[in-house]
Amino acid sequence: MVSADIKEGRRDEIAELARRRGFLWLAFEIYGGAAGFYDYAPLGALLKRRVETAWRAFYTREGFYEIETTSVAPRDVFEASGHLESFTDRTVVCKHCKTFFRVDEGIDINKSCPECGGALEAAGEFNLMFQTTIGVPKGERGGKVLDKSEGYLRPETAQGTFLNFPRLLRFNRDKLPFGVIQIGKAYRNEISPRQSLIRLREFTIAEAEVFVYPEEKNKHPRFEEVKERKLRLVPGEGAQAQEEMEKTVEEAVRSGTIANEYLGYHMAKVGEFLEGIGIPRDKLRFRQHEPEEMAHYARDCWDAEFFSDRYAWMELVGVADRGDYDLSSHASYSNTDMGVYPQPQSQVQAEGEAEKAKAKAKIIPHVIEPSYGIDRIIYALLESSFYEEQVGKEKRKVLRFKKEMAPIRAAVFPLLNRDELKHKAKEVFQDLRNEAIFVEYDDSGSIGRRYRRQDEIGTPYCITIDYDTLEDDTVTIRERDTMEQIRVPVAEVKEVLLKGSYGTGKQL
RNA sequence: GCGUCGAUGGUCUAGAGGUAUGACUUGGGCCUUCCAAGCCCACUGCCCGGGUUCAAAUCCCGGUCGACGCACCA
Repeated sequence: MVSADIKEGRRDEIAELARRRGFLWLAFEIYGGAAGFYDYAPLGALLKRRVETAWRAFYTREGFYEIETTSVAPRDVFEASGHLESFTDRTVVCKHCKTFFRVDEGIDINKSCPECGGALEAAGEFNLMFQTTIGVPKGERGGKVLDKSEGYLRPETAQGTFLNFPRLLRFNRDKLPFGVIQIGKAYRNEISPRQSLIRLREFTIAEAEVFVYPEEKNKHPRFEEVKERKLRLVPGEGAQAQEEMEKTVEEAVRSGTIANEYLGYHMAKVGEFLEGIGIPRDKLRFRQHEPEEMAHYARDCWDAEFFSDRYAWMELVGVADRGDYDLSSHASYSNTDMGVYPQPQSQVQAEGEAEKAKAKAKIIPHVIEPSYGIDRIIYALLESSFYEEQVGKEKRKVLRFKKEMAPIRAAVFPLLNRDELKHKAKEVFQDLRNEAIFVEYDDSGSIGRRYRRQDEIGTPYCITIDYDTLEDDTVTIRERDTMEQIRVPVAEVKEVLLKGSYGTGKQL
């Protein structure tokens, strides 16, 4: 299934472009770099900001509030969440063929190598979380090691949300369902990070935690809005992957392919978001985790995957049903009440002891969680937007970002490098910047060169000031994908840039 | 982590025991009335550390980073 038609050259071209034009730089480069760490360069930071802004807007429309919790947490948190145990791999290595194995039910030190039959030896423990020390370790004050405050960098933002659940519930006036989002850095000390943005040690994750009554998982209030949406699905339940299928969300939920409406609703939303920012629909699918692939906290999980020309199918978003795993764990470890009444107590009109008791018995909500890997989405945008085409004698490289996602909205040029044109062009440029539109000014080289420069970084519009501009205050606006131009009054430029179309029928 | 291969201006590359080739890009100038035109000038480089040698970018060792395979990716 994952026999990708790899286009080596093309990927390298994207990496090269990203480096050269200022999207992505290896971190700590002057000290030789470090695997798994990338810095976002100016255009990359802009692109990332556009994606994050779109994401916030998208979930704000769902009625979710954003919170921001810490990225360092004490040991207790991850003891309770299960990350300390589940993130730790004990490994063994074969003395003969040097193959490494993770210790699990099938493999331990007393067995022989499944590959070659050689003897195994312990190869150490490895925890995927970065450990740190919080405050001054007590032992160091007195010169003796007595104690230290053990902390970890978070491997996901979700735990911060769960820890605040009792207060969030109160904030939402004791009513379910509600959703909470977070965007932030997360850290995983991968054994061997590779493939640029695909596997990083420090990355940006955007997560929504949706808290719902367990018995209402099949009653999503807005399911109607998404039920017609078609999803490309690869179910994996029952240990073996099944055929890929296309179903509407409604069909998938009714037939049991997707376990419940909440999961289906949020999968549909994930698809809507990814397509909305410009990831082609035909490069997206949802693949269900197989049981042994599932995270320790998940009872069901679907990955939204992107088909990369370079890396084949890769996960962009995970949509997990975490059940009551996290809230229950934290409730018992911290001895905190994480329960919710089945309905507001003021509305209880129970008659008889049994019904009253039922109305008073708290239940632990379930959590549906879409979890987006922002960096991978950035990669997917770069790769799927990149085109190389022949224009005359030259090759044109162009990033066809959706105009809302493009780092730079428009560039302003004087047609010729002459003072009177430059003066006017700078004026137009500054006016647009004052309107909070991200524009760039360029007067170097020929006009054609400047167009190509902007194509390569995905700028959708180029505005050119010529001698007619000085006469009648009109400019040409050239569109990136068609390379066609229209002439518009300066006063209407802003409108064209923001709306994207002008009354000519041409799609700008 | 293991294995194989690699690392030369901003990018891509030639070369090779005597401080380096070319192209593109970039900056400045001339020219230019719409898609990388032309001419002139200029900047910038042998991944890091150690060793061998009169001399190391070149050979050797170690490291770092990258690509690929194995493993890992909760």
